[in-house]
Amino acid sequence: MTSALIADLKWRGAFAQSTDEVELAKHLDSGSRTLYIGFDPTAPSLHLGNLVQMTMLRRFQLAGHKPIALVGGATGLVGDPSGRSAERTLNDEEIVAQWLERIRKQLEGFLDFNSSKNGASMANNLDWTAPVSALNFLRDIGKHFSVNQMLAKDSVSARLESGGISYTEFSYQVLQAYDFLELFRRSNCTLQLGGSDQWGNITAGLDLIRKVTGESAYALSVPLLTKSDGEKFGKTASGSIWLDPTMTSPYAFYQFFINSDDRDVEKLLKIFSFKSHVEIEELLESLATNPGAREAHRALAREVTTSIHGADACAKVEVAAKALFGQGEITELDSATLAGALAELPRTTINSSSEIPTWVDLIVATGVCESKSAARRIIKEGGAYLNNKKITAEDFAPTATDLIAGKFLVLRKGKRDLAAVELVK
RNA sequence: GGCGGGUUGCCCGAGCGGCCAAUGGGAGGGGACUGUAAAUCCCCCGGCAAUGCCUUCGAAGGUUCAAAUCCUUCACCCGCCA
Repeated sequence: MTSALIADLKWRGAFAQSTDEVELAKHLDSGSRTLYIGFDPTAPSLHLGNLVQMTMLRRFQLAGHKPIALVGGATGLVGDPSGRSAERTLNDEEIVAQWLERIRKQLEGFLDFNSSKNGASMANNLDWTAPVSALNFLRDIGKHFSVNQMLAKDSVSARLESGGISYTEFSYQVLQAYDFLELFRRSNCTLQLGGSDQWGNITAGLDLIRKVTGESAYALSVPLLTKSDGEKFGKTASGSIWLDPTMTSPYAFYQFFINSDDRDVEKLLKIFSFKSHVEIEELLESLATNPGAREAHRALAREVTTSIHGADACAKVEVAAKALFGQGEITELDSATLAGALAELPRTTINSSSEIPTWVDLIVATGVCESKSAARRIIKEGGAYLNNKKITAEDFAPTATDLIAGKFLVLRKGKRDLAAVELVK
């Protein structure tokens, strides 16, 4: 007996390990099950790493199961030591609460909460953690944990090697285990998913459920995404790729996928795409036979951008990319297309009554270069462009005749870093 | 509690009184080649009003014409002993 869902996850490279696979398959195939994944508010937005987990919830929902997106109002206050070589600094309660609300909205947009038969739901572990007194927690929950086992978890032992761990973070696994127990009791949630770095925390929950209720629950972990060059996935030089459009613009989000290493595209498509296996295979075939066309990259970027930012935003970004990276002269684009494209870029405005600043000052103002030295360096190295024409003078300043459509300048650093300047009255 | 070692730029890691904004590697950036890819090769990589000036080598003081380099105190880490 093999669950089609498990087979699919394996095909996608989304299956790291699970509790007894045969049992899990039976469990999934014999009814609509409730499962959960936790998301801690450690930042104002979720990022691409979290998106992997979010797609997992959706896949299970599409397969007829009931997903619970758990937000960690409690665990976010404590800090997960997993994968961390050093103690986290605690975030203020108000900040965490704010972050949690933003994250909650992001999750809400990604799953179907209205389906009558297997609608998704949202939970916050603060709801059951806050009311419990420390004393009761120690007596009712803590008693089931062996410190010996807790110390053996990778997340803890790694930290014991590298400088230690506070009692606070040490307790994290207990809190997460308690979450699983509560969801098991309240919602008959029998399965927890998570990144493979969460395995230790997840199994802590399985043990707790068994000890307290005598029943068994299930677990499945997803491999952490890595890039072919060994770098962390979803990070760029300037930081994480966030789902919040004010933190990572839809344009930058789309470009992230377009610029993916060819070797990563198969992995990314399989993890993020909800296309059929056949469609994905076709895209990969195209990638293999005609890599220059980058059809797979485009399909990937379009699908993910659409699912996070919506079809309209994605369409705008695609038009912008085509306009800005296309063959034609940028100065010949019609002004509506140009204005639309430039709206997606990092930008700055200048006042029409004053003189136009130098290229160096402008590019720094857009944030594309961090300092004037860096900007001058780019000019010296031959990577500076105005309206797609290379500039070579370090003190170059655009003039009124360089304005496109009377009010735009397109700055470029290197091959693909674009920024816009708009003249305003 | 005692003794010894350490804390260097985004990361790792040299330097151990002037030649140090600080060797080397990685990451990152630009160029060439391509496909807004990879690999490869070349170059760059603290800032600024820039033949100079300012900030940087755990923190604060001090010695010196001159300190990342010496001294003192503090903080944290790592060993060995108790």
